[in-house]
Parts: sequence; structure tokens; C-alpha cells
Amino acid sequence: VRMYICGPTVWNFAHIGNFRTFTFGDILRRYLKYKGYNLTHVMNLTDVDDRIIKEAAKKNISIDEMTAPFIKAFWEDSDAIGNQRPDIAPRATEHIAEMIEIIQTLLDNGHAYESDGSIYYRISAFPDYGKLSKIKFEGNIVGGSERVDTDKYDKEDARDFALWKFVDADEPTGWDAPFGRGRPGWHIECSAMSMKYLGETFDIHAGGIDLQFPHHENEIAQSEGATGKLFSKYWLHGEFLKIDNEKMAKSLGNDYTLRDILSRGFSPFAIRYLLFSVPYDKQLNFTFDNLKGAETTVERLNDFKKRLQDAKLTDGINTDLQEKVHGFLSDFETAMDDNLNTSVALAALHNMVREVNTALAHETVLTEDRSFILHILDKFDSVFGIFGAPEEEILDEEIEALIEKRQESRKNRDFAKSDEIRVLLAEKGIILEDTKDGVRWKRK
RNA sequence: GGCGGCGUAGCCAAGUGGUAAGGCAGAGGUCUGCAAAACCUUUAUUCAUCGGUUCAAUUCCGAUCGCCGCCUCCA
Repeated sequence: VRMYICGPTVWNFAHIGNFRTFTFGDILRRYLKYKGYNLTHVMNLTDVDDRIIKEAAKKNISIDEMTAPFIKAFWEDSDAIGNQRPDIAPRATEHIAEMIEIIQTLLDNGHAYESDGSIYYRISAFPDYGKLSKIKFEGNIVGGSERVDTDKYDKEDARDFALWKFVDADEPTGWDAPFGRGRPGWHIECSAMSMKYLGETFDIHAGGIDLQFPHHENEIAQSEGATGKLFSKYWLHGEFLKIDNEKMAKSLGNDYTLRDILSRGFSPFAIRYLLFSVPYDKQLNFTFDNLKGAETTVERLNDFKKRLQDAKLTDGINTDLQEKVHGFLSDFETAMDDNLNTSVALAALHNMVREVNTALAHETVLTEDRSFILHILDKFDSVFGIFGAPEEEILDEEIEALIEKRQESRKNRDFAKSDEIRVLLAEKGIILEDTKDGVRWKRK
């Protein structure tokens, strides 16, 4: 499977809404691997746009120097939330030659023309234009704005868009091309990089819903106009993320970045859980209350895993239970196969946990079941990625001694003393749980 | 003005032509010295509103109200 995801403009990569799209890209990537597909996953890094160019010029530094900190931060955040890195992450500035080649082809075959300081795509030469977004242009012109048909540039058709913008020879940011020095329009980079690494026709093209028009529509026009072949077989568009039922906007002060949220102390696993708890093609209402809920849920799941690992079990095998557990994995696959319905897929995980919990309480989980269930759990998590890495934590001796002392007090039924120690440990961030298999601790 | 999506319990939400998954929060119980964790039970006669089609609609159709996105620069 060859898959291309429209990556961020490095400038504004960080918003939580973008990370919803990337996380779904990651879920899709992981699920394709789960299903045994061979995967090539490309995600572009848009490191050239007007703002970057202007800012770099102002600071008198190169585009590379300008964008490096953003790209570094993007990968850090991406890693933090558990997104696996794409196989290839090409940068626009390193693929200008490929863009020029496509533009030249489009000029040669009549799909592009030069006018008024730019090279434009000739939409009248591409009858399929609009097939992705199903956009119609008639109503727009009649409508209440002078938007689409402003025609302030000398374009043949108001819909035509720039492939290449000429710049003066003395301007610092520009590339030489047979048709003149300039810089690329927005859309051409994705056509060039996706086809370079995935071929003229590939399987999946994904991105945020806001890119559907015009960006993806224009990619189709450019690519299919140049090759005459189908560009992408499937398109996936991630829906918008709302904050407290409002749109995310700087003016509302709710344009959180992933970093903002992490710095408030929320676990990346909880954020990840919340981001994909609603299918990618539905809007998600992000609230901090729900993030707290996700935090609790993820903790509960991790506790479940630990408890299963630690439980003292009797020898044997409970095939009945194993069959049920396997049934939940089937439910998960059915849900994921249904257009990545992560809501239902998660429900399957929760149902499995409940089933096993009940069995644990009834002591009907046997030794051979444990490894089976843990294996199934790993399969779930190979896609979800919400269980923390198993880290063997070591307590310092002082705390170890305190726990020991408390156990002694309890044995002697000196509960005042043991409670005192429990409070003391809680102040040190250690939470104790007395189970029938002995005392367990965890941090918080 | 054009196109598209959405409106389901306190909150986040899945879903379907035959009467509502899952999570969080809440309530009662079991377990526990007490907690915690876990388990069990429980929480929408109802799916924005009003009409229509149907034996039957939350699910289909129409209207209304509300929310969101795109239709402009830049990516």
C-alpha cells in the first residue's frame, strides 16, 4: 500500500487539530501493518510559503535555518504522542526540480499557460475538475461575494490557479527554471513529491478536510493533467476538531498546541486516546473534561494489564474465555474495516477488558489464558498505541521500607499506624492498593 | 448567496427501517480493618423541532431552528 499524507506547513504544524489528522494517519498506518500490508508512507513537510520566505528575509537567514526549529519540534511532538514516523518525509525545497518538470509537461501539453507574471493551470483543459470536492462554481459567482471571480489577475478562468510565480532576479528566494526564475505555487509540491516516491498512481491520499478544496482538487488536476493516469485511488479527509463546541481560533484563545496540553500535565496517551475516540470523518469536540475522562480510561486500561500480569493464577486453560476474547478482537477488526470506525473498535477493547475482569474476579482465568490475553491485548495496542511501554520501575529503599513497615502494622492490626504510613506515601506520590495477591503500588 | 457535514442521556459519543454500542461522571451493592482497585446492578419509552412516506423512523423525504467546514490571500 502506498500512502501519502499531506503534512504540515512547518510554520503552523503544532495545533491539536492537526495532530488529530496525523494521529489518524498513524492509526491507519498501524492498521495496514496489522493486516499484513507492505506499506510505504510518505508525509511531506511544507517548508516554503510566503510567510516563511518573508520571515527568513527579515531575519536574513536561509529557509533551512528558518524552518529547522519548527521541524525539530514537530517530530518531537509527533514522537511524544506515539505517532510512528513516516518512511519518507520529503521537503518541498528539496524537490523543486521535480515540480519544474511537471510544470514543463503541463505547459507542453496545453494544461498550463503563462500570464501576468505567473504560470497558471488551465482548468478548462481538465474536464474532471471538481470531481473530488464536488464543488460547483455557478452558485459562487451569483453569491453574495466577489470572491471567486475577482479576476484581478489576468487569468483565462477565475478558477485557474498558480503553478509558478515569477520573481525578480535580485530576489533572494527563487529557483531557476526553463520558463523563468520563480517559486512554486502551493499545490505543485504534493503532486511532485507523492508521484516521485509512490508512482503516478498510488493507493491512499489523506489530509485534513480543509485541504479537500482547493488543495487536493488541484493536485488531481496537476497530476492527472500531466500523466493522464488516475492519481490516488482513495482519499481520506480528517474532520475538524472543535474546542468546547467552538471552532479553534486565535481570537477565542483556544488554539491550543499539543505542547500547551502536554505542559498542563496530561498524558500523551490520554490525548492520543481522545483524538481517535471519534471516527476520523466526524467532528470531534475536544474538552478538558473529556481529556480528564480519557486520562482515567487509559489509566484503567493500564491497571488492567498490570493486574493481569501480576495475578496469581492456577494452572490450566479456559478455552471458553479465550474464544470470547478472540471474539472481541474480531469485533475490533470488523469495526476498523468499516472505514476505521475507532469508536466501535475501542468499544471492543473495553468489552474484552470487562469480560476478563469478571473472569479474574471469579478466578476463572488460568495460567495459559494469561499469555493468550496479553497477546491479544498487544494486538489491540499495536494499532491504538495507548498502553505505556512496560517500564520496570524501581522504588528507592526508603519507600520500600515504608511499604514493608505498613504491611507489618497491618498484620498486627495497628491500622492507625498503617494508615499514617499510607498518607505519608501518598504525599510522596505513591498510591497503594491492597489486593488479595498482596500490596500493589503506583505513582501519581 | 452556493456546496457539504452535524444536532442521540449530566458530558464525549457509536449506530440502525423494527423500538438505542462504548467511555467519563452519578447512584446502590459485593470485596476490604478502612480505603483504593476490581466486579455486579442501575442511569435516554427516547435520538433538535414540526410535518410527510411506511405495518413500523432516531434511522427515508420535506421544512424550520442551531452549530461547523469550504467557496478569498497564504500554505
